[in-house]
Amino acid sequence: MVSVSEFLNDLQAFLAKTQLWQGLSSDCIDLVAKIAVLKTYGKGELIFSEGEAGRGFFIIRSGRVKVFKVSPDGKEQILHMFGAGEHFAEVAALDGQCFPASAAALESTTVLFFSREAFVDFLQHHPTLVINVLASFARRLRQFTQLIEALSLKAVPCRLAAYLLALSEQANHANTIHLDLTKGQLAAVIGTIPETLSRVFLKLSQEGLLELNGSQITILDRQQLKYLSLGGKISDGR
Amino acid sequence: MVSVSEFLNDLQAFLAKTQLWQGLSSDCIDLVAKIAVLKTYGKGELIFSEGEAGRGFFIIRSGRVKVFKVSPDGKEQILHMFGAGEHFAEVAALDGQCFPASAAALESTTVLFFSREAFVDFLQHHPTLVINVLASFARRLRQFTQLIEALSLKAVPCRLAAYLLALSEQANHANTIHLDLTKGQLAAVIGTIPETLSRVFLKLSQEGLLELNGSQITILDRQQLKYLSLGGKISDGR
DNA sequence: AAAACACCTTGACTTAAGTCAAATTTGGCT
DNA sequence: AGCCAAATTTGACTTAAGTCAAGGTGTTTT
Repeated sequence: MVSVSEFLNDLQAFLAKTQLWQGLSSDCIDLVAKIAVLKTYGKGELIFSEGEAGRGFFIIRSGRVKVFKVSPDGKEQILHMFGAGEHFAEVAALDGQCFPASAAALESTTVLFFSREAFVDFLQHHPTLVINVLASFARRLRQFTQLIEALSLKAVPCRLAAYLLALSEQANHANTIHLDLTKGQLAAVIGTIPETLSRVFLKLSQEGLLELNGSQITILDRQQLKYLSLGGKISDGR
Repeated sequence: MVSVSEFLNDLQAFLAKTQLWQGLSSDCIDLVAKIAVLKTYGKGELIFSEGEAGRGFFIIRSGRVKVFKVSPDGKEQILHMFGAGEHFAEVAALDGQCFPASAAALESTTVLFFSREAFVDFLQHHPTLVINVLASFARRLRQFTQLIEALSLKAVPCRLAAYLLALSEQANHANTIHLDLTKGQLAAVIGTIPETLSRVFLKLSQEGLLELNGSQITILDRQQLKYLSLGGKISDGR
């Protein structure tokens, strides 16, 4: 059992480490912590749906969240996966329009919710915050540009290769990487379906580019994988 | 022949009408006008290439510009088309990284160029400007979200229908609309190739949804077109 | 330990959309 | 008007990726 003030302290320490509130004075963080509303979602639970009015935005305290679109016939495209410390739905919070996509918890997740009013009010008085939001928008625009390129101009094996290489880079160029999402989710991230992903994995294994053991992937031929990720075809070693 | 001061006046009047500089004092606009550099590009000319260092950003004085990605084998995806008064490449100007895409003039175009330094400096001193940039980023993020959805979850006929309906809305829901881009460009905007676009147009005409005369398009069955744009299949009238 | 479940894989098939090559049309330019 | 180059259309073909249905694998629950 923790006291209210301990809880607030915790929250403040957490917020001060997030990208979004980076650089704000501790007095500010204090205020921010007080307007945050804590919400918890179970695994798979919907946080909001595309088209709903954008009441505010979220920062993930713990857990993981996907932001996604669904087609009428049920195919899903994941736009983004977020983890602790990351924030989402700021566009809707900012312009006051509806959410452009849906969000759901991938595991048991608790988030801090900030209402649109509080957020906009804060923005107006804290130039540092505006800059942080601007920076995060810029980052996201770049990511979207890449996703669009991938979906429009690259084949599935190429997108998968790029994804795996990016994962490997994040893990210090390790050759053995661990998928932190299910294959089905990975399919939805790179814009395909589980069946196709499964077949592509099979092909890449057969060609000797990688080895797959459950969610453990070992890169065997980084050079070929790189070549593939740049748009090259899979050439069997011959 | 115009004098320098007349020229500056012109420029200021123009800038004051752009989204980006909206709401800034005329003194500011005055300063902005003085740091702008005028550049002219011929039809088809490249303004910058993906991967180049982002020296600054652009506002279109007159003409039209496409921002696009190209695949290794030459297929093009247009991310955006901009006209007079619109600005592009601010992401690169802001974060100082390379351009995430390429830009080229679609017709003879003159732009105002603002260097990264001048821009960032301005941003720091003019909250209104930051808000404007923020608003434009938010708009663009929404557009990208839609494009990603279209590319990943919708078939070509569906994307075309959505594009045409959007065009019609812009033109006050007119049934007869004029394409202000070539069919090839339209193909690159909706993420396909000219051959496919041509066949889809043929199909939609045959099904009686629209009529095509060069770059003049008449919507004959708006309801079916709407239905198609939402993911429905083309049903022959039967 | 069995059952129930979610996830993943595989096979056979379909299909939308891309490729390549050849007309045909269009529009701009002396 | 007439010519050229570019844009567009059409046809025949290929192919990547999706669908549907059936098994398989592993893991949690009771």
